[in-house]
Amino acid sequence: MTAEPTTAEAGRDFIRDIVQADLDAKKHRAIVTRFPPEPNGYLHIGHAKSIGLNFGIAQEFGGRCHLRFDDTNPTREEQEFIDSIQADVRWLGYDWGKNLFFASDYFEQLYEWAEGLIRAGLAYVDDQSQEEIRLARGTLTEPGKNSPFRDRSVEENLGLFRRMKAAEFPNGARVLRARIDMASGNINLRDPVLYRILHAHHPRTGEKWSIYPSYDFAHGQSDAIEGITHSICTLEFEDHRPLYDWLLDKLPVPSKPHQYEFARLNLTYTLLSKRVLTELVRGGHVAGWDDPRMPTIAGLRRRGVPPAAVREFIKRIGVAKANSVVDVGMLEFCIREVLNQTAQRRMAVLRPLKVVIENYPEGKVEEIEAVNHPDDPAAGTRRVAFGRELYVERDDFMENPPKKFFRLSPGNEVRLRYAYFITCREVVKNAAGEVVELRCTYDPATRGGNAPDGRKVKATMHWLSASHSKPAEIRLYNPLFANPGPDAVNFTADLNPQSLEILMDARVEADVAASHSLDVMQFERQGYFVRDKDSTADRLVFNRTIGLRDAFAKEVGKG
RNA sequence: UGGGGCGUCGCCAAGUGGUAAGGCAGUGGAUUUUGAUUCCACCAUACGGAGGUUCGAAUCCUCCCGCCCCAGCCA
Repeated sequence: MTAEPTTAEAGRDFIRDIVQADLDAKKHRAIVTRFPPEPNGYLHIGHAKSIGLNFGIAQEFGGRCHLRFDDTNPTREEQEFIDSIQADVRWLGYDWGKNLFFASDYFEQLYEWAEGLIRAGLAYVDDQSQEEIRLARGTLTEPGKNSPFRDRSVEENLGLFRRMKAAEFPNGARVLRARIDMASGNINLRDPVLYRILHAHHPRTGEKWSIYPSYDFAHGQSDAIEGITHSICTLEFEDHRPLYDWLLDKLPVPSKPHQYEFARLNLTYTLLSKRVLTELVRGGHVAGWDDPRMPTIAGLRRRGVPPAAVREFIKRIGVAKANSVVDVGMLEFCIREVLNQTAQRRMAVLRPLKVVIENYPEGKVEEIEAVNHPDDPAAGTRRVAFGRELYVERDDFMENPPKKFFRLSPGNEVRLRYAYFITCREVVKNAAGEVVELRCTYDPATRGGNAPDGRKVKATMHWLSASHSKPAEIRLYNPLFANPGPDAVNFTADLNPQSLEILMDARVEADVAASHSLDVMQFERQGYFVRDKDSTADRLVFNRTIGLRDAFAKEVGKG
């Protein structure tokens, strides 16, 4: 009897089922997976699904996961992305150890295998133009036509291919093609291009090569070289699998990996295509790849989303082959779940309204003790200054409150969290009729927040001392797109004009201002916030990661 | 109309012939110095549709319908 791997959740998805079955059948000594990004952009939450799957399987089944850059197209790839991708994978909490690879590490081997294919009569150099090749490929319903160069001799093919390698021809002059079947129902088998001429600088191999292998000629072989057992990719590569297998079958590769496909992640109110993300940045619709509204890993990080929340999300959505669109609310739930347990509580007033406690002695200041986390005594306490002049949230006051409004209103008594009960006695307005200040009284007997006579209040509000709190800029984020299913083609039409709201006059606890911590805090009753990198010595900037659930707002929304 | 896939609750998603897991959302209630959290309850006689096989079908067979991917010298 073999013990069940304790960490593997057998049956959680079809890929893990396959892995488990392969292990039970003793097909492999160890499971080896890989995450194979092309370094041509920043990673986003869709990649996180793949990362979580590949690294997760390796972890759960006691194997390893390689990080391999699929750098076969030097015209699109940059060192900047090679660096950012590694940083993002690490931030997500995964470690490839020594297993960092590049498809370009295998260029020499790949080239030799290509010559081997030519010698076996399984590949040929085609002199047709790109246009001619396209026309001869046929259509979805009509078979293709053989290239007039398809039956060249091995010697001629070898000579031409070597001259391609020797940079004797310009871009596009010739390609190396596999000799398979121009009439195949699977277009990927209609003599796919294996090598193309590209006179370009490669971030790793520099000017050494002037021909580069295509994805199809590089991927499976790279998997085989690294001993990958389960090569997991997304659905659109399903029709490439026959080619993947064909190449591994014809070539003297050291191992025989298998490809499995799953559905990529889609999220409501979100677009994840590289093209859209790039245009969002280039077009200035967002502040950059790490704009907190971006679904990039860098954006999530800057927004304050903890990596554990991303991992939790990936785990919850599962892995299957059905195309689907996950409700972004699922991600938000995961973020709140993690943050609720980890974030320390503080107070901040986003839209301040001045309150003067008329019966509180002028000049008196008290240090009120507040807990840092209601469910975790170990998080300790802190002291918050209380005085005669305070700020409360504008939304917490209504001059003419509807029935279910329990917060401050003329004559109503509420609790200031940890401090005292106060009652609103008078509303001060400016010439325009706007409420600018509240005159209140407090009950000294309620210090700490409880009335000795046992009387209750229906609301507890957060507050800050006017003179002790510090000013801050707070950035509130809403979905980048106003439409749950944004149009990827004409995405600008679906952009949410309210995706960013900046509050310039917010106030935060002195304690918050003094800290340079990048930990996410909960500003009580508001949500989770994190200090932004735009903060300077005299300007504090905070990003709202996510708001708290708000049953009251929902109630009001009902009408 | 070629080839490859997929269709189970509003959204994800288990289920692999034995009588529909779970999560998110939603609804109702309890607790609460965050209208937060936590807790309890409710939430698919039904598995794209129609036939068939079977004592028994979401699971097997047939036909039909719908959706996605493929005609880059991108990945």
